[in-house]
Amino acid sequence: MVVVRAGLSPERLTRAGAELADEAGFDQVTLSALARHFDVKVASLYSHLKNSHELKTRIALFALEELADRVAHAVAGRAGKDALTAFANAYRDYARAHPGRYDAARFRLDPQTAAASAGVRHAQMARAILRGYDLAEPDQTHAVRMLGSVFHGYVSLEAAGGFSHTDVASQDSWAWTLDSLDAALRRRATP
Amino acid sequence: MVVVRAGLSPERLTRAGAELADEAGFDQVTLSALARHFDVKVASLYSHLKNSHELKTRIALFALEELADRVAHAVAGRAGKDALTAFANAYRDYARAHPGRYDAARFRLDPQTAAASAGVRHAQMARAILRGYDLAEPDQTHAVRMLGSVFHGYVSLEAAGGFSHTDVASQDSWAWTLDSLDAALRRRATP
DNA sequence: TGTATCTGCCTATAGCCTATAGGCAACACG
DNA sequence: CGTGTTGCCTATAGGCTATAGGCAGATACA
Repeated sequence: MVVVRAGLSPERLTRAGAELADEAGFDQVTLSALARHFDVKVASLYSHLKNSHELKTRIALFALEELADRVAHAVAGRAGKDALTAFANAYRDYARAHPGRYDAARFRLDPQTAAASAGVRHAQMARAILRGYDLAEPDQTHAVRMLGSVFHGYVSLEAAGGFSHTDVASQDSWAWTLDSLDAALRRRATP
Repeated sequence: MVVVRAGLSPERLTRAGAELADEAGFDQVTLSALARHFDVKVASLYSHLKNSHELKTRIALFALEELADRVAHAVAGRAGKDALTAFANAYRDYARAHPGRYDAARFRLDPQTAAASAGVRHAQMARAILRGYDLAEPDQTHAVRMLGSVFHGYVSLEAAGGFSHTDVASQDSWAWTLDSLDAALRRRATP
């Protein structure tokens, strides 16, 4: 009987899990499904992962990292509304291209893990965007929260199909929303 | 052997499911848990519900209805920023008081069910709020989407603990955000 | 009040999920 | 070329959804 080892590793499992998430949804990412994918028995996965929670955590960290990279790249060299738009689009584009990973990025991490994750970079980049708007604390924190809310809210409602009832194009509402945010932030600038 | 019937019904199961959702999370609402709660065998529930999807759908419809009632009550007799604030607070207060039901209200319904749900009232009320801002189409649709995004985004990030890293009070950011939205909408008013 | 029907909850079963314990063979290294 | 490590295995158990079929409590009607 010719038996070749599958060559599993936490990294390969995470990668495959992320792809599965995009195809079938983050909640369909199970050890069973992954075992099937690698043509391996479920128990074998436990040599590489403590449990299914670790798998989800790893996918979440991977997605946060990947998304942060894209946002950083999009924002580089831009300022003001230009930077705001690039930031927002990077977010939305990622969620549309990788819905499962985007969901994964919202997976609730325990505080320590979160503190060591790319989530920190996300917060830093949001504050960097706001440099163009001259906001003093606590306004800057308020603005970070508002931006995060709008982007996450829009993207998740859009993904849920909430914007397909009328024939107003979602793209137009998105541009309109970014305009409004830019104006709102400029209005808040410290004199 | 004294055997009394448990007196189950779709309504009682939905109610109990909603309560369980608030206590343990919407994803913890299972037929098993419900059967334990009523001290009944799981199979018995299938006389009242087609399957677990129907249970979740019923809880979702219940939550949408309840939330719409609260919003309607909060908004009644108000206009302009006053109405906007009442609308927003009704939303946020509900999500904080009933996190599981709020999650349930976001459960994805099939189009027919959604069309017959209180979700329709939510959309109508959002448009009613905007009457105070004199927006012509398609701006009104854009505004509905933006408001929905901010409210849902804020509430869900707040619930996920995303706003507890700094010591800026979430309440202040919320008020600041509503101020900004009000200003942004007034700016869009048709001249 | 007796009896027939209906229906609510039951047992039994099966499939899919996570998880643990313990075994054997493929691989890597001296 | 042996020998130890480790990658994947079988076996097992517990929790979840779901279906089929059975019995007894509730109800309705003579």
